[in-house]
Amino acid sequence: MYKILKKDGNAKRAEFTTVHGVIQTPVFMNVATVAAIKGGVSTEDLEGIDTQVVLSNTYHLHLRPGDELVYRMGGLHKFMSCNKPILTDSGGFQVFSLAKTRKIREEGVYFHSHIDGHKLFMGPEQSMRIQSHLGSTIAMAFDECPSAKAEHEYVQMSVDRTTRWLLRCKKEMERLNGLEYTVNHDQMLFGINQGAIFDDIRIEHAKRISEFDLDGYAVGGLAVGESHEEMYHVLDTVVPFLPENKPTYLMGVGTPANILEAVERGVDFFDCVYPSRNGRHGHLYTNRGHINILNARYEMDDTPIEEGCGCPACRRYSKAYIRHLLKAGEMLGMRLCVLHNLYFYNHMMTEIRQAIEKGEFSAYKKRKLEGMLEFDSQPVSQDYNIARNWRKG
RNA sequence: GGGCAAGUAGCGAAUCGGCAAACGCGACGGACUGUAAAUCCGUUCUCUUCGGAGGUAAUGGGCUCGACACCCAUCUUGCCCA
Repeated sequence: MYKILKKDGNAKRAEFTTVHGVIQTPVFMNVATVAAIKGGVSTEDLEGIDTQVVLSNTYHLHLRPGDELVYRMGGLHKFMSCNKPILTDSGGFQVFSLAKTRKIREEGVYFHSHIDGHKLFMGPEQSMRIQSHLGSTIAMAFDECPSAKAEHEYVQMSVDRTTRWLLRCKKEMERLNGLEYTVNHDQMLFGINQGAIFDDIRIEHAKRISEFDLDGYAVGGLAVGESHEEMYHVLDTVVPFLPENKPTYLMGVGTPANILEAVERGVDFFDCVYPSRNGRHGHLYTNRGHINILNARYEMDDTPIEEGCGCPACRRYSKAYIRHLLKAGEMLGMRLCVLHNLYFYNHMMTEIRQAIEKGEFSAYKKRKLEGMLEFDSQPVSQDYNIARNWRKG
């Protein structure tokens, strides 16, 4: 059940009730593709960093360890010892990202395992069965994600097929939810809007999938090569055509700025690999913009990544130490960086919800965006100069 | 004191008489949007107007059309023997 608590412009503060708990939106979902947040972040760690929802992946878990195995182990929640809501992506995006050898047909997609190259087939029914085995809180429809550069004619054809696939997904999910030994009888299904950057296709598709009475609606196929302006334009165009009494999910997005812009346009759910992947690579988010902690300027910086940050890394460790850990290839370095970034994202969502409740979202967004631009004009730190001079003798 | 071996980029090295420094590491910088990502890309002797220009094989000499390579001496380092 989706209940809007407060509207502030188009920004919405809502609650989404699931069998695994109530999700406070807007929300960021923490990406755990293979039932693990990369960088050594455990289910237990999620408790301390403001997280609500975990996202995992149908395709990856089907390959390894196998959805049948997860089913036998009692479902994904039990398997990874996580009682939070879990959303599973359908594998549709892997059809896009593993594009080299795929063949897309009406029945589904033929492609090859990225692990050992063996032949695979996945269609709407297969995706639903895998997700049902996993027993996730929310299953995503199996879709095709056309490239941002695809021609209008191709996108139209692709989107029409995605609509037909959605009908098959819905039927199969209803059947699976009714089976006696299903892990989660209340598994929800979100549909996915596609249409690249073509307004007519986006709107037509949004109208058609809105008739399916699904549990939520996602906007897919963005942040795949188009400009930010094009992405925001698509949101301006399509969100008004999605059901207002259901949550809206912008898939795979994005930067903190992307999220703020999308919340302003009425989006409730987000997910992105940025905080975890960038964290592993030393790219850290702060309220004054991002830093690359591997830069030499931080080698003797004894301040935390961000002063006043409540994450486990900032509460205890300096940039100099964390930089050393990353340089030395120590797991702890990545772990602390990922924890910091995830906290930054999830905590920003908390702030967003508070701002909407107060009717101050617009001011909050402006302040946040301006703050994040600050970094570019920051002078090189004093510590860095001291370190340089000391090195020179 | 004697014998043997080795000295090439910050480090490890390739070059085995014919464009020195490939390749790896380290260092420095960058990228990453429903994770084929603990990954990938660029730079890393000097100068440069980014088109290029110049320099270097421990040191000095020699043989040779041509030497990092072969010879001699010196220095340094390692190992062995006294």
